[in-house]
Amino acid sequence: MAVVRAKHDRSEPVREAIRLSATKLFEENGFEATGIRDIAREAAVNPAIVLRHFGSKENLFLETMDSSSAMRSIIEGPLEGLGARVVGLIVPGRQKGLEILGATVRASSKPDIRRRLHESIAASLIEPLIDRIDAPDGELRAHLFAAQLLGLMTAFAVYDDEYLLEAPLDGIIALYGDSLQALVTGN
Amino acid sequence: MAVVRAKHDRSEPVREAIRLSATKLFEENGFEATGIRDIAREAAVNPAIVLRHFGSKENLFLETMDSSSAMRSIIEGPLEGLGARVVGLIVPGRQKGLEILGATVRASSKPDIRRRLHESIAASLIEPLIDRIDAPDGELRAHLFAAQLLGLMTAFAVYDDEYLLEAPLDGIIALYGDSLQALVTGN
DNA sequence: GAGGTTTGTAAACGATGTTTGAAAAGTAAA
DNA sequence: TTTACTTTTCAAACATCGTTTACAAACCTC
Repeated sequence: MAVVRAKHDRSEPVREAIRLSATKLFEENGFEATGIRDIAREAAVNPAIVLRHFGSKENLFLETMDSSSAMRSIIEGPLEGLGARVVGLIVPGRQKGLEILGATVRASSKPDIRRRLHESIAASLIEPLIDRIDAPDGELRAHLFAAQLLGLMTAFAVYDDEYLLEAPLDGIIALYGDSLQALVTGN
Repeated sequence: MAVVRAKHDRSEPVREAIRLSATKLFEENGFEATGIRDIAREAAVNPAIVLRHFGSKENLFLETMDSSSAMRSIIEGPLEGLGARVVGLIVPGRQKGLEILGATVRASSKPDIRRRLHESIAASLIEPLIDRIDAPDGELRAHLFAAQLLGLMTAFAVYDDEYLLEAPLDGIIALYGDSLQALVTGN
């Protein structure tokens, strides 16, 4: 009785298995250290069909490693207390978005990946803030907020500042979250 | 007339030519997009002798792309006005150190390069600050100062925030330099 | 000038992302 | 069911990369 739209989705399970393996391996080992043949083996599939379905390794990375939703969710909620809240979201568990961000930054030699990184930050972090900041220089403030936030993310995800990783959260909030907050609501 | 120490420096001119070409190409195109054969061609030299003299492409990168001296010089001078000063040094000309930092960040898939990045930040940025900050939580403040500073650097060197690039310097100093300053001298 | 070390070269090696042709499996119409 | 056509799979080959190797040339030392 009417299989729902089996139009040309015959390969969808394979594609999904590949996406799953790619996500796992890219997150664990990054773009460069993850080979097409590794992904194929993990998905129990022939290396060539990874490329038949996704075109290129770079494109597969773009389809699986997307940090924009994580970024957007980070700045959700009221502007009051945003500084402390984002710091709290970033610091403790090294949430998933951080791994993706780190992998994306390290893969940004590839122009398309660099473009994606730029777009994610602009569309999911900066632009949503611009509309909400009610202060002179709102646009500048949004850009600087993003820069400062990414500074902390970078400390965790690209050079690993183990001191910051083990530092008490309230200290970081008091010193870093407050100046983030000052950017977003006037001084 | 005593040639000075021609001990085993017969190959030094070649090594220097290779270093020069490597520096230029790594800075322009990054680690991954620069091939051993490109460097060799630019230096008018056989590809194999690049590796004979430097061991590996990664090692050549480490010998030529070092951002620690640029970092150390950035935080020189009195603590008063440091926040505004570092922002002024970073923003305008996209000084050379920024290109090197960007290339290093993007090459940090390689464990040795990631380690170098970490060491440069720790030894040339954080540690010199710790000794000079005269406030409670001095160590935490130094680490957060580095994180925030690298946030701005990242905005210029890894995702290219063209808005910040063209923003007036005094606006950035007022909003970003001041909170950097607050980290380094109490609130 | 002979012996030994350093420096240069061409060719090959192994691994990578990717392409290619043909076989296999599926789909649809007769 | 048979036929024709499309989609999916696979093994093999390809181009490029960093690197190694084996050998020749240049140099230094005695």
